[in-house]
Amino acid sequence: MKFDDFKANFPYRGKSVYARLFALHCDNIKTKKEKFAVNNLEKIFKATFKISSKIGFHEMSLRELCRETELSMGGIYSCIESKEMIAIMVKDMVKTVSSDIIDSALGHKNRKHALEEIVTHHIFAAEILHPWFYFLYFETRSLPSNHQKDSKTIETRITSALESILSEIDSNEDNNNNKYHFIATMALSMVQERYLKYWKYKDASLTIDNYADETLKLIYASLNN
Amino acid sequence: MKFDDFKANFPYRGKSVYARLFALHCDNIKTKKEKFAVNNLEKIFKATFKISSKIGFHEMSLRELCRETELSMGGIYSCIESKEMIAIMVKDMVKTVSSDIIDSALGHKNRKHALEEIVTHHIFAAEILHPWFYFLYFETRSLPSNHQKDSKTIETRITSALESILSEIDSNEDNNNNKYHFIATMALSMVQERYLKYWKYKDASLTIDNYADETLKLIYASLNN
DNA sequence: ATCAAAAAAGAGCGAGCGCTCGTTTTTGTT
DNA sequence: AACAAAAACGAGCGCTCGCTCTTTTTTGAT
Repeated sequence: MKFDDFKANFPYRGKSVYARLFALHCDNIKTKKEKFAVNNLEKIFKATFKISSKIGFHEMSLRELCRETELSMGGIYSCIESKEMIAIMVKDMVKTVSSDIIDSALGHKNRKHALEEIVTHHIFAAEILHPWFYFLYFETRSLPSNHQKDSKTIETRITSALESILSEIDSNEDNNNNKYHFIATMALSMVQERYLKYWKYKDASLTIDNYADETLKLIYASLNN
Repeated sequence: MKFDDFKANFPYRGKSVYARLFALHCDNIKTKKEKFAVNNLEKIFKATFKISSKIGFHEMSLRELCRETELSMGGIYSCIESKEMIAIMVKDMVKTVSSDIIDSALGHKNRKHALEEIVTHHIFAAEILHPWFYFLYFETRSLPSNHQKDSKTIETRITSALESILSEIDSNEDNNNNKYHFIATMALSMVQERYLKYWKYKDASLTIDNYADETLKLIYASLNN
């Protein structure tokens, strides 16, 4: 599947992302009308990503966030419970998206399709939700410890899903135990490389579709080697 | 070269790391006697790595650092210029080590040896100086912007060195422009994967020598594919 | 044992933090 | 146009931050 097809069917895009956030957290959000809340959540998250990508989440003060969102302190606190909760909400969003991808891929009978879907869909999803994935990677340590664990589980699930599919696909019998784990690790590394060093790919000489293809080729080359 | 051989000849180990730091910064360190300064620098950096690996450098308060080092505020400030300077000193150390590796490797006539040396020596150096490399990756954003740039240059130098050697080695003529860059990127990713997710390799079922070998195999498999 | 110099100590400073809450402005129904 | 409810505002609270500076303790040559 190409990126454009994926994007067309991807439910977490634009305003709908913030509408989902509101639906999940409306009990703890003082602003009751969706219209207002969604609009401000968008401002808050976009500003958070902008500021903390440069200086880090903890270094971002709420006064800076006020300036960037053009909201007042009170306006911000009507839409979020606490500064910390912003980071937790990002984690939950990424977790949901990643789980959806894995669950859907694991349903395929054709194991090569399943493998390719996990890899490419993660690359594509992280392209669309780039600031979310990037933020979580660097700010996992800012989370309270139970949420930190939760964040690490996201990675673990991807790696083990890949690992087990790789062992099913491989025709070679004389494999050592580490082989699939190593390849799975490398695959996840390449998924992350793309969204962690996003600026390197801005010039578009390597499109996102090319990137996904190259990554898959790398996986198969390592399997057969 | 195996890890043990590398380690035996690696000049940045144990106390000598802190002695080098003192030599570089003694003009700005109030503590004049090397014996005292080196001893405290060791405490300060070890504590910094311990605390900020869990919660991040900015979240680490100097009072926490006092507790962990068992030094007073004044004691700490006799040995460092400022909190920020701790992070800058880490960056400079990693930069020095990485530059040494690249400069030395580029001297080899045999380009395959040069390639392998850049990769394995980085893996080995990051094993020995693990907290330093780990810290710099996650705290680059805490640095003042000129030092941030400097930190990114470290990565760029590694990637371009690898890229140019790969293009010299490759016998295949019909290569596209991106091929070597992509493989170089992947190689660096694998170097970083090892020190960023250090805990995954603690059980030692995959030794550091094995890891380096597997990474090289991956590089050659991608080249010939 | 003495004593000057160096190191270590830690209370205190101003600044800025996350967050609250009484007030003002906007909204949308009548 | 009037008006209640919701949203937005922002000064101010208690607190912790990085850092300084005076005082006390340790060091090591004599």
